[in-house]
Amino acid sequence: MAEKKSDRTRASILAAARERFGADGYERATIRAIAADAAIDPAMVMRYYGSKEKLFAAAAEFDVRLPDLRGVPREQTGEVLVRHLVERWEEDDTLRVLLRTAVTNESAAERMRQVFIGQLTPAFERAAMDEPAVRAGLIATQALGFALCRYILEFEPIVGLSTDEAVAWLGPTITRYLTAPLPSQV
Amino acid sequence: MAEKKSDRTRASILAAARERFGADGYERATIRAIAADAAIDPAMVMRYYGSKEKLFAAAAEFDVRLPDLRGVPREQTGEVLVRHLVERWEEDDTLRVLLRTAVTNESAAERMRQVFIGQLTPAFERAAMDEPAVRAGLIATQALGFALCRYILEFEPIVGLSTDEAVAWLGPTITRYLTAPLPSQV
DNA sequence: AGCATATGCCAACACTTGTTGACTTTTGCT
DNA sequence: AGCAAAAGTCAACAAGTGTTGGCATATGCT
Repeated sequence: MAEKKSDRTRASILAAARERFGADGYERATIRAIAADAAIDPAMVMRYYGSKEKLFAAAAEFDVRLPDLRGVPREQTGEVLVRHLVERWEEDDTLRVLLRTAVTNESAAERMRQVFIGQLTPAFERAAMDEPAVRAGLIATQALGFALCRYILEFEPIVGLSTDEAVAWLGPTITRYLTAPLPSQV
Repeated sequence: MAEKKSDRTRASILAAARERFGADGYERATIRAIAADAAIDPAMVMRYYGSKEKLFAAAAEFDVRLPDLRGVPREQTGEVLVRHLVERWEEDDTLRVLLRTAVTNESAAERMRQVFIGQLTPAFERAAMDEPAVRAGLIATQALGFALCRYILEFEPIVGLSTDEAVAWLGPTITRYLTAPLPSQV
């Protein structure tokens, strides 16, 4: 009896929650709508997850799973990183949930910071780069901007790009943010 | 009597609305809160703007006012464009309103598309570029991603950049999106 | 001054939200 | 079969939302 009945409804609630949060954002995704999608009573959502805030926390739980960049030659790091991020983004809508909600929900924004600054910066620090935080931030601007335009705002020219095209365009940008010397201050 | 009493309250409502929409997003910015900020009765907001949706439309009304890029040498177009956008963004919170709400509000998203795809693409078309829409889209990813990280998510390393530093980092990226040949398809 | 109009305030409406508690049904064990 | 716990249902709550109409006040014109 590894699989109890409750586990399945628990999971279906979570799936419905991810869908709704990802499509509508935190405020407009109502408990009632999520419950309806999961074909379940709204009270069940409360019983299983305690509150909307906690349900959201469960739905937005995720990990970037950065690839190991140590063996990759300098000039290809951007490509590898972009490809990883894009593929990660396509396969899992948790990131979309996070992006859509981070804009109005402070705790989601904090998690976004943790992921993109908190996880990238130390990785670059280990590689003995100067200003690792700035480089991590710049990479975040391009990566998140791409995700925003592709998945949230749905700009047609960006939606139409294949993974390979996206990698070819964005890769060199990321590589430059990673390797270029600091601009001389003015 | 060019300046009537009602014009002032009209304006103060609009200012309060911009502030609230920009800080909280569409759903969480309530008419009551906006009215309180403007030291006015909520019913006044309705009398002057008809509905929340119409008030939002008025608050998000704006124009990028693209600079004339024709005299600028190719290699500097990115810098000029970035500097213009950053300065535009700093001076006026309408853009922040739009960015924060576009994520959950379809009509705001549509306006964002109009601005970044609809205004940039024809400008590049006139310059006889290949794939002007893709180039406009790519520029939008970097510009919006920067704005997102700087003004909405408030990533410290990005918030800390001066305008000149931002231009130095992002300029070459934009220039490349503007001038690089299309990547060979795979 | 007197009056019409513009401006503002108050209280209430209909509705939706997250959340709760009491009640019924199903499940699994002995 | 009998029973306790789990799982699910139902109706209601308190709070907050956009929105409306009626009533008071101030303003400007003659």
